[in-house]
Amino acid sequence: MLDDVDHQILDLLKRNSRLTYTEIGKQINMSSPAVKTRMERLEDYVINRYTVEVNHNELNKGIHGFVLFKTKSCEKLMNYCKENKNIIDLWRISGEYNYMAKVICAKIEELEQISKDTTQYAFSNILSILGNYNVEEG
Amino acid sequence: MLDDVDHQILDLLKRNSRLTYTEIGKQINMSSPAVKTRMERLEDYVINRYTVEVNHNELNKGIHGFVLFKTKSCEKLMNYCKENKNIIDLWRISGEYNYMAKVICAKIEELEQISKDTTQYAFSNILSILGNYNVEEG
DNA sequence: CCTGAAAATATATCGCC
DNA sequence: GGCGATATATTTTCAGG
Repeated sequence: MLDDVDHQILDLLKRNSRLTYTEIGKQINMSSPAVKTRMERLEDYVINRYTVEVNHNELNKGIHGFVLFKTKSCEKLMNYCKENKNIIDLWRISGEYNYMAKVICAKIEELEQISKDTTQYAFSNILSILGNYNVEEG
Repeated sequence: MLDDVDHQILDLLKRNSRLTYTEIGKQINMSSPAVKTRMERLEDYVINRYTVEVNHNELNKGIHGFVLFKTKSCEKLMNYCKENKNIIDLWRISGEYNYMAKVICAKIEELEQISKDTTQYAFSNILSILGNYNVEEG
């Protein structure tokens, strides 16, 4: 299980995963080899990957949305979502719809195209993202 | 604008944001000072933050879901979502509902509690996440 | 599990192209 | 914009508690 120090390290890495062992150590009063050992253990169990959050608007990907799907052709839909480079997340969900995809694209037509592409085997419903609020601490 | 080298760097950082300048340089045939300069420019415009993706199941946060809200008390709802530590994302959306929150928690009761907490000013609908498919390349 | 020391790597700066 | 050289900083390894 994780102790308080592990959580402190994860919190620091969440804010900036490029912090050096030395810098993390300074902030939590621990030597850099000890930080390294802790992080290696976290990497085995808890850390999926160190990654980067990009500003999609700056990348000319200003259209964001969710697409809800109701389908019985699960494999077909999953394969489609894997192929479509604008779809960055896919969840199996409970309720009236059984899948939801997150879409990041340049033009509204690309978002609408997803419904057209899947119309033969899935009923879909587009939720455009009009705003994104930071609710996480840190 | 971003050129091909910038995209290569972002792709590498997306997979592992702790890569050293030296290692990135090796993979794209560029010197480490040049990689550093590029990354500093990316940090100004395109990179929001370097972060870490954690395995929530390992952290005893195995219940994942979305909550759709229909409300006229936007400020009230936003403040509630900021206070609730299980809510990690909040979007303004188009359609029948006007907000959607992403929730990561330990027990199903915590997910259901959100509907109860907001019932006086928002109508809500819970979509439990039953599975999460990796559709991103890399 | 942690620290401190020391060798091996990486970063940061800068002159030059 | 990028490269090579070099001074500074960090990482890595390991002996010792």
